[in-house]
Amino acid sequence: MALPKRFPDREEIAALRVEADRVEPGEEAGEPRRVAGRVMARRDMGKLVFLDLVDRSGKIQLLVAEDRAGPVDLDLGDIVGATGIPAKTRRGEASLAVTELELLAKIRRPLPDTFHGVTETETRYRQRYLDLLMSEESRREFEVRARIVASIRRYLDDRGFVEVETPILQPRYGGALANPFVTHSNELDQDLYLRIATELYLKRLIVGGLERVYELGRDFRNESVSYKHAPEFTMVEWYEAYADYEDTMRRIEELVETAARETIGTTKVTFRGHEVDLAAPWKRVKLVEQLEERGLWTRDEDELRRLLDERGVDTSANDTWSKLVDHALSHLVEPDLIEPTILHDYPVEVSPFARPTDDDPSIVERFEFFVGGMELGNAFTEINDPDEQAERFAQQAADAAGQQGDPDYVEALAYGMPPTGGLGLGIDRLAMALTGKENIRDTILFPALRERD
RNA sequence: GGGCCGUUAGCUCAGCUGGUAGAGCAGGGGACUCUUAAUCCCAAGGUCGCAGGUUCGAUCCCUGCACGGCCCA
Repeated sequence: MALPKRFPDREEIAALRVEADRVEPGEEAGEPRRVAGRVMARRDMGKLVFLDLVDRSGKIQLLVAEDRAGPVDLDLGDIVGATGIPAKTRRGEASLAVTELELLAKIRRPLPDTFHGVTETETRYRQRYLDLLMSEESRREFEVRARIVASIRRYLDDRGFVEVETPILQPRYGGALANPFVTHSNELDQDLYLRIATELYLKRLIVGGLERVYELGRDFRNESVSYKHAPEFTMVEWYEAYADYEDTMRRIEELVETAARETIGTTKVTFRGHEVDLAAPWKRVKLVEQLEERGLWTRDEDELRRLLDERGVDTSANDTWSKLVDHALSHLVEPDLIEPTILHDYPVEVSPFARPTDDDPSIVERFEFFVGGMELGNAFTEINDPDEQAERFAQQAADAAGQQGDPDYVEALAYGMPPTGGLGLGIDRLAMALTGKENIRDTILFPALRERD
């Protein structure tokens, strides 16, 4: 026999629970209610069966007496619709005294251990549906992530930013230093790259007069994976005309604080073993001073290499001064940036899109921001002079592993781009901080894994 | 890429010095009208990740491979 195709007039279990909580122990009261969900526990007393019914909002006990609702022919994990009267058991458990129980979908494979759930990390990632259906905590964490995304969109929308969609398949990749995934268009007969950043397209839109734009979506980087790196990850980038990096600092502080309050109701989180407060204002420190404090600031490549070697840092893969600086930063500065910290004023060599500071042309208006010793994002006062941008691309090209240039982007700048502040924020990493997860894969529903067999 | 650890029933885990594997939960059968990981009785459930090697005999020791985790690069 065919199972029902719908179960109308259902309400959330949480709402029913509020109703049932008002009932006196051992009584039932009120109008008939209908709820639906998955049966996650069964305590069979013969002609009286207790079921735990779970939906996205919560859990409630079903009180199923055979003389009212008929025999209970169900397995753990079945999806059912129940009609009944709000009730409370003699021991005070909020329940639904069931008058009718309908099977809506049958489980055909046994449910995992209902007490321990699925603990094996690999199974949780490969069969995320099992993780979700067994773990209310896991469901809650992914709801938090969804609310973070919604909160960020709301923040930017409310302040006049236009959400746009730019190419994911790009004939030329750029906007960050990373290896791309390559694919091919049969129709265009050309190779295309999956974007590593949205940066260069979004700034073309600033040239076009959109003034405040953002894109929230997936970027792809064909590189090693780690607790904070995934091959596809979600980033929001925004660009704001007539703003500089200090305006942008204030905006990111406010946005993260707002997102925290709206999604987890507080700005205090425990992340990577530290209790931190995400409320604005954040600490602001200069990169050069941080390196100086650690005795690591020098423009001389050989000397910097020697200083790092002395500290036991393996610099064999770093063939330029800028890579050594990057290595010093990630290994000897970043781990100390526990409280939310804006690290600003970067060497020009590592920052091809940022304008110089007023008092030192070798230092540019760029900042990265960190929580719990992990980078959350990156921002600049954007270069809007085409000649200066072309020069930076040329410097990068001279560096073997630098970014490829983008003449079309330089041409766009030649039509005039207002002064602009831009920023990129890693959504997965922000979700890590707000849910207290230590691995980026725990914030991604279906993380990339090697195919099996 | 390197080091360490893991892989045993659908799930969670035991398995001694090498002698052909066991529990709980789930699933099957039965008892029970106030249970809360309900309880009780019965029966069933296995390519011990894969492939080799050593051995009379390997879940166990050795080698390789696969997948995963943590750390390092």
